[in-house]
Amino acid sequence: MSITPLAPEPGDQEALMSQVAYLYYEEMLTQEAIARRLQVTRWKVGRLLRAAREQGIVEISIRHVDSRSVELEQEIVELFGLDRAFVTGFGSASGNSTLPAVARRAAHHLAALTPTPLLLGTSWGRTMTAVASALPEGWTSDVHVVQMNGALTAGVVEGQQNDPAFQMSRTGGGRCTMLPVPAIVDKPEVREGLERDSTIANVLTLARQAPVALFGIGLLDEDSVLATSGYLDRDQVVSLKHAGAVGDVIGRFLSVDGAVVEEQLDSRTLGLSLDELREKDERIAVAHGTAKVFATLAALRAGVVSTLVIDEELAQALVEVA
Amino acid sequence: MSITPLAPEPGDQEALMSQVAYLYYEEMLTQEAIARRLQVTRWKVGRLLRAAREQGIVEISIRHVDSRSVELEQEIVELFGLDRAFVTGFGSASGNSTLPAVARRAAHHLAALTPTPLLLGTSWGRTMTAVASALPEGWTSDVHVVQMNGALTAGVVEGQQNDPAFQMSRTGGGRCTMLPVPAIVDKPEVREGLERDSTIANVLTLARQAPVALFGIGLLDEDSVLATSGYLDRDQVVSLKHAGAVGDVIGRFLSVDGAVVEEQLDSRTLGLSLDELREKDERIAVAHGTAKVFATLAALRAGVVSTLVIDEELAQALVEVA
DNA sequence: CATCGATCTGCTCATTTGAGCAAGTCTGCA
DNA sequence: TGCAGACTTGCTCAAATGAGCAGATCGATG
Repeated sequence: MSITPLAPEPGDQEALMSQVAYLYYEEMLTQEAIARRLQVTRWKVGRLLRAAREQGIVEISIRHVDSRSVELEQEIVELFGLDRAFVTGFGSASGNSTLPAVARRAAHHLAALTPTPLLLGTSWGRTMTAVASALPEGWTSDVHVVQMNGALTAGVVEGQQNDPAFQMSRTGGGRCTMLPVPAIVDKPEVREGLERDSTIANVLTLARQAPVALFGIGLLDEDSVLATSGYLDRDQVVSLKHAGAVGDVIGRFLSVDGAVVEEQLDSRTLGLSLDELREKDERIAVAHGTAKVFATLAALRAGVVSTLVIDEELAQALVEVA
Repeated sequence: MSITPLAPEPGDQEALMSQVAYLYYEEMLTQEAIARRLQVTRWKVGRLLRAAREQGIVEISIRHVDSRSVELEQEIVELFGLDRAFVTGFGSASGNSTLPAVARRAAHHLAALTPTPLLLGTSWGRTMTAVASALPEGWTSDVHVVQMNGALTAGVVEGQQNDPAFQMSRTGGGRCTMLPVPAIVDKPEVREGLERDSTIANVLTLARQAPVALFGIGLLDEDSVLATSGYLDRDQVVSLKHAGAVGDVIGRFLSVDGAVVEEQLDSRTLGLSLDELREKDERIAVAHGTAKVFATLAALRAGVVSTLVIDEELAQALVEVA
């Protein structure tokens, strides 16, 4: 009929969110009162409020007051010569998994890095998936995420959309480059051949250039992702254990003193080497659960970690064994 | 009977708050779920949550997205050569007072000043009272607040506990020094006498030393605090208006061009002079409402303001008349 | 060791809030 | 123009929440 009475300019919505958030959180009005004042419905106010939190217009920060964790952080930094350590006591309260808390802490650190990394190397696994989903929408802009180790789930090809690298790039408003090859191949020659292939070589070059790496610490175990995704059969797990392996970092198995075990297996593993990893400025390792004490110890001793994000129990255990 | 099963160490409570806050705001659990997990009652969780917000363990910050306000801030800074301007559009939505929003903004700026002022000069009035109550408990530590102008309510002596200066010092964990004399006396000689009195002289010396001043901008009006508290009678208000006065800053009346009017009255006014005020590093003026356009303009032209905190409507009006 | 006041606890109940849904609105495309 | 699909809107109703209160607990004091 006529011209829209109030032109809904772009950004108008944002101003409204900000307004609503102010009235709700600062002036402590009820959503209904805000609705009346701003001439909208109560439900719209509720939705705006949620949107404001999702879009980061409202930010809720919690000061971690847990003297225990803070002490442990300091102790670990000194003990292993790290740049930083984040220890969270949350979640462990009564048998609940500490993964969400640890993942969130890691995500927060990553998002707060300055300057924001334009190129980010990642690994995969349960921990990385959790970190990826803890990153808020728009945690950065125009990031380029690149996988550092082979990530083709043996057999199955789908699931790329759920890959942590992909998810991080999506929420970070950028793109990602996968390393679409098996993590471990049968023969060293196959690895060499693949690495020479230009497509793969380009990815690896990119991964080498990333100044920041984010990775989980894997436990050598029948349940670990490398085992369940079919790269390692039961015999290999046993053999690795015999050789002294306790866990892995980007697919490289380490003994508790931080050395790579089973050179032969290692030479069949595709992706960045630990030496290449060590060259990066910021190397964020994420792990949780006391089961990973020795794997984490190995990673720390291997010198591939500059920032460690773990839960309080693991931190405690780590300090005890060291 | 026996020893308390769980010693409630000091700080334990804080750790619990932090934990609860995490579970509530980050993991989005319901208070009931948190209560179950942490083995406390639902109500306790609610109370901890409130305490956490009050004590600043949980901090909720709102990004002000209001392009209009941001533009106005910039315009005003340039127009009047200020260090900073804060313009808030909140509250003005539909006839509600913008005072709370403006006061909060001012309080926030004050609390965020670095280094935190150890000595702070203040005035009084409705605006200052609002700012004082917007300052959170523990906004700083060990501050010394000193009144810059006479503050004895004519006749009544009580109410010291509600004085903005007192309140600011209480929440800021420090002390305050009042200027317990009338704002305006009958004869210049009385002023001189009082100012020579050592008690008063000491306060004024202290006020002169404060590197930061916080004050409201008064409107010359029958309803203004100076008039209703009995310092100015109707005739004087009329006489001031005739002389061109539009408002006051720490009791000094100004004409719209920023000059002090009625030298005779001014010489009967107790407290810091405008020259002394101008010497301070940080001079925060707070005002709200379009009625104060000319008073604010006068203050700006008088050069006594380095940081201005106002609402959007006043900002708009200010830009228009300038 | 009794008493008083202050604080803390768990509760009832009214208010506040969000999940989920059906109807309405917009947008691109034929 | 007309229509499918995505999105938005206002609603019902159940769940979540906070105000306020009575009893318990603590701690200082005479």
